[in-house]
Amino acid sequence: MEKQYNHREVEPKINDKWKNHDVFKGIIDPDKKPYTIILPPPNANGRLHMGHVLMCAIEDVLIRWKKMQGYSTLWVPGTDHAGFETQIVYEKELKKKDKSRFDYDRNTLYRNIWDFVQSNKHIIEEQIRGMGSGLDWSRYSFTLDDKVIKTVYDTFSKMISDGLVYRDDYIVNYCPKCGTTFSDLEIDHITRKDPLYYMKYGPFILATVRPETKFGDTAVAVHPNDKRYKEYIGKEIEVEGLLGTFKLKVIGDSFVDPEFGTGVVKITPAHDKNDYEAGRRHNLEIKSVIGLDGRMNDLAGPYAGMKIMEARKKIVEDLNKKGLLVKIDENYEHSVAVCYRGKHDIEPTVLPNWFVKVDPLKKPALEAVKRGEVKIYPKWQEITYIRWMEEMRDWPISRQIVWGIRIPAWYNINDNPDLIVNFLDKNGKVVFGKISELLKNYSFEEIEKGLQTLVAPKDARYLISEKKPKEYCLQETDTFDTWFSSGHWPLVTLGYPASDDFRYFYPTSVLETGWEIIRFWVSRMIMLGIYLTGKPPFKDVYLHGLVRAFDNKKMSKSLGNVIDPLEFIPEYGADALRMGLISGTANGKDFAFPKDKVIAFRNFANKLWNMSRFYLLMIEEMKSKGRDIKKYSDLDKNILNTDRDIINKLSELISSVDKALSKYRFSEAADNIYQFLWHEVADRYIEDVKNREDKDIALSVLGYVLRESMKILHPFMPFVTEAIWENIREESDSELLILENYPRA
RNA sequence: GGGUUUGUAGCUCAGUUGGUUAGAGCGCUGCAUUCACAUUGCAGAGGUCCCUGGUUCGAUCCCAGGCAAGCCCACCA
Repeated sequence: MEKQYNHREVEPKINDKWKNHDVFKGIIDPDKKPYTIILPPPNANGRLHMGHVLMCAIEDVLIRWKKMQGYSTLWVPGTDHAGFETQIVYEKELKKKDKSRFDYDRNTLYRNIWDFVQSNKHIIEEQIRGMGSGLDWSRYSFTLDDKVIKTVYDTFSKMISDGLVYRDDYIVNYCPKCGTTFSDLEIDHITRKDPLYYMKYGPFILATVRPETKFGDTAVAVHPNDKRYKEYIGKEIEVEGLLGTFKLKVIGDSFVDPEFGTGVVKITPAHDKNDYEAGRRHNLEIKSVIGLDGRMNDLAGPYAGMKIMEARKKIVEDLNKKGLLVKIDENYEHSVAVCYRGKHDIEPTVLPNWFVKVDPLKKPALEAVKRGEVKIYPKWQEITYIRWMEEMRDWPISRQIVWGIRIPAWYNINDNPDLIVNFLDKNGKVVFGKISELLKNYSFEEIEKGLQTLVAPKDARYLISEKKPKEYCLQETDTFDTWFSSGHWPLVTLGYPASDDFRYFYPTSVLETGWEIIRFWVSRMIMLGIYLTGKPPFKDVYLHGLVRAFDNKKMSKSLGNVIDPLEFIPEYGADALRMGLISGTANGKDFAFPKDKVIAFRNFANKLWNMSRFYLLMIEEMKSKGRDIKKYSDLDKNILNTDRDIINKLSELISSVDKALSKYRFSEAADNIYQFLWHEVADRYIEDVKNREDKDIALSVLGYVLRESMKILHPFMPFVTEAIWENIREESDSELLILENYPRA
């Protein structure tokens, strides 16, 4: 054995050893209890970050611990297509080539992103393997595998026949100039001066930058505690407008800032995100007054057909003439949303989207947690879940992006003349408009081939089909929300609905993930798991805290404070990094990257190495003197109190680790092991052994303590313990430490 | 602005179901060094447990208010 533990040399060797023995292959064994974890799939296109390291470390502890306890364990790896995030990354690549997504038809764009991701996904896979994670790679899945798409389509069909799917308006960031929607991340906010118009509005005066949306107003809101207006709340007011007098309800909603303007806000749910939300809270009608071409529609009466700014100008003039305009604040500075592509003003617009009714799904999902059928650790996170489930509203499952599972709905163009489509014509130019109009100048084939996006009216007729059902049909261009497909993850990775794996390994034992996706992911998996199988997909949920940067802020590229695990693994070893992170947090709270602990555990690995080296050297010495070391099991009762003491402490350790691990208290277990090995075994017992006359007995005890300790520590620091095991195991022991039995409490 | 969490040693974090001397790692100070390990050993210093009130025989822990910070969500008609 070398004088110093060399993780750089040892870790890859040990990793190969596990791989060659195929120790982590999940085996269906009716005589054993299954223990299953599904790895939350990292972005296939991403790189390993500290969160992944912590996640893999914790799950690996559980898997190795349970495996050594005799369970038939399975830990399933996979990667995520990460819809939106990846599409953005890909579009940045396009930008380098001076291209954008608008230069491609939908099918080509999808294929290109597919190739891009395929060429990158080996990176994250290799990085996860390098961590020593005991995953069964023969069961690897990708979130766009055929089996995933098939299951998602089946669920969608089932939901449709159960009456859970409907199409309704949903507010999106729409750019009338580009003729397309943008995600929140593709929106820039710029500060700009615009006139703020104060206008008479029934009994009120209110301030607005956008008088042209007045025709879409369906309520007026004030703050519920605003004394000036309290008496109006719940009543109807009569408003004199440019198109005559109309009636509106006054609502009280705390999103209104009483300090701003006059403290009264007009609510236009169709053209403002806040108003849309308020509209949903108060069940208000949604009245769209601006079309997808960026012009006022028929509801705007004489202003119909005008562009937004044109209409605004005219409306202000007319308001003034009618004496409805009180004053104009020309110096009003506010932030305006513009699209990243051309810096055009975003027009928040309601477009038909696909929704899932969540009431029938969320009730059993909420009950499962309340009844303790699914237990959440740490317990205080349960509140996040329960509150979210109680507040959860219907789920918009469609996304206006390409990179994802395309919704299997088809629109027959003859039934739906009002379909609005964007496509590349044969000259590569983007054309958009109503299909019935476009067909006058373009063939269906040209439109179909160059199709980029389509918007089907709310009441459009559609067919659900995996393949094109008949001629003259265009497929919905929206994709499913990633959480809709990843909500099936525990099912699809295990071969739902009919496979031996599924029957044996489902439901899984624990879902381990960062707390930040409890709302998005955990809740959806529970809902869909119960909906499809009648059982929640896991018994326990363990939520770890987020690893923050040294400045205690969230790591982000823009802050430049990202700590890259790939710098730490070569320097300190995967064992030390894993263990450092695990002991950095005890209760699931976020924590700053504990570099000190990583160093401490690097030193610890070396300490362990030298403890066993000492043991082996002493044995050599004894042998050279012709003295035998007895087997521990053959020792008579003549051991000393110091021996008994260390044996007792070992068994105390075993039970405290067992207790801590079964409550997911990883750092407590880790620290106890550290304290025992370093301060009890090394500092006291080994120092004592040096002076013992009966070294044969002492070394026998030491050997036993070391071997048992390696087993206890193995789930936490698998590499160094396995490497030491090679040297200190006895003839009758398993060749691999991971195949040994975990000490029983 | 809304929600939520946190505030314990120089730093990163445990802990206290309220009760004598509040813990770990790192850092710091002093000593040791052919003895498995300097990625070492031994000894030690260092804390009004954020502030102010309340409950209590007793509060760092429970309650209220304040201050500060982090995170999530909105970014304002």
